[in-house]
Amino acid sequence: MKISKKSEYALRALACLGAPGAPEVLSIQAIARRERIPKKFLEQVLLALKRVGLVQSTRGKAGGYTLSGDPQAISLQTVVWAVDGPLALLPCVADANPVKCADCATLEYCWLRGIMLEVGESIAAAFARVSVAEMCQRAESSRRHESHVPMYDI
Amino acid sequence: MKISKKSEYALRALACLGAPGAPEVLSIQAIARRERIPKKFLEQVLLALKRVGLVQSTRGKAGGYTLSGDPQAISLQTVVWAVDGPLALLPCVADANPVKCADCATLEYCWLRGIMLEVGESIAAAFARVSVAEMCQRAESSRRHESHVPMYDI
DNA sequence: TTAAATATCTACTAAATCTATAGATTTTAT
DNA sequence: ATAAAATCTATAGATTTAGTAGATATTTAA
Repeated sequence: MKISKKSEYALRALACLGAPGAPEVLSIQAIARRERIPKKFLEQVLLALKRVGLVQSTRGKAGGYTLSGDPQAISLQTVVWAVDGPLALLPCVADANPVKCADCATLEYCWLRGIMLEVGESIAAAFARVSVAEMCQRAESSRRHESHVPMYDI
Repeated sequence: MKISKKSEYALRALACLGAPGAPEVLSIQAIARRERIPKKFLEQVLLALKRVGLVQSTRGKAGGYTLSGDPQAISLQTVVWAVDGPLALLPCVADANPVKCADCATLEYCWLRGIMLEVGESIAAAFARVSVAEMCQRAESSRRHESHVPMYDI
């Protein structure tokens, strides 16, 4: 079990946008360079974040992306769900279009489903416990230990 | 994020082996039929479970698989880890051969790694909280609500 | 009004992983 | 001997993930 590259990039991008001292608006290219993310791929990631309202964008020259909403109030769950889709440990626990298992009479009486629903809730809670704000702080404090590469060099 | 078919089948197979009233030894075919799992695939799953000592096997005619160890003491984490491999939300949190992220100075100073280690531990705990014994009980109680298909029909 | 820098959109390709199948071999009870 | 079972190795097929390409739309500034 792992999170996708998409999720990883989404988190890095948000950390970039929420870094203390960062410009209000960052272009895709700026983020891609800073985090070493393929630009065209990041493009899609940011669009996904925009669709759920986690970031805002302005087009045209000097355009780019901005954090939208309170980083304190946004959890990693929101971010990861936004790009990877909702958590479903098994097809039968999907929120939309749950698929019944081959050998279960009904969704209701699928014992594995019951268990995986509970485990899934714990997993969701684990992601929900970390806020984007906290993530940004941790990123910042680890930056202070690094070799001090200038952060927003063109 | 989801668990693999392999994991699902492993759990179903164990529930089959641990069902109250089940024969001590069940053949791959018996389990495959009961749980509607492709036989040759289940074969591989059971071998994986055997490798970590969760089941024992006897070969030859009338051979098959048996639960090994106390179902109360075996958690879903052990099972899922055995077949899906250890949990690693990111390449840099893998136990063996961790791969440093492109833009982190060292594993030590990777902020995302720190976060994902913690989240990963919560996930592991969620799986660890459920025992194979509990799973078997839940399976049994949901069977009582079903249409009473005979369980070990040939 | 034009040029440059930007986001947006749709589609496609490549790589990796997961799921399943195939076939040969070994073991054991009858 | 035969049949029923596990074991082993390899491979095929399907799905998902990751990344690329190219055209279009928008905005600023010169």
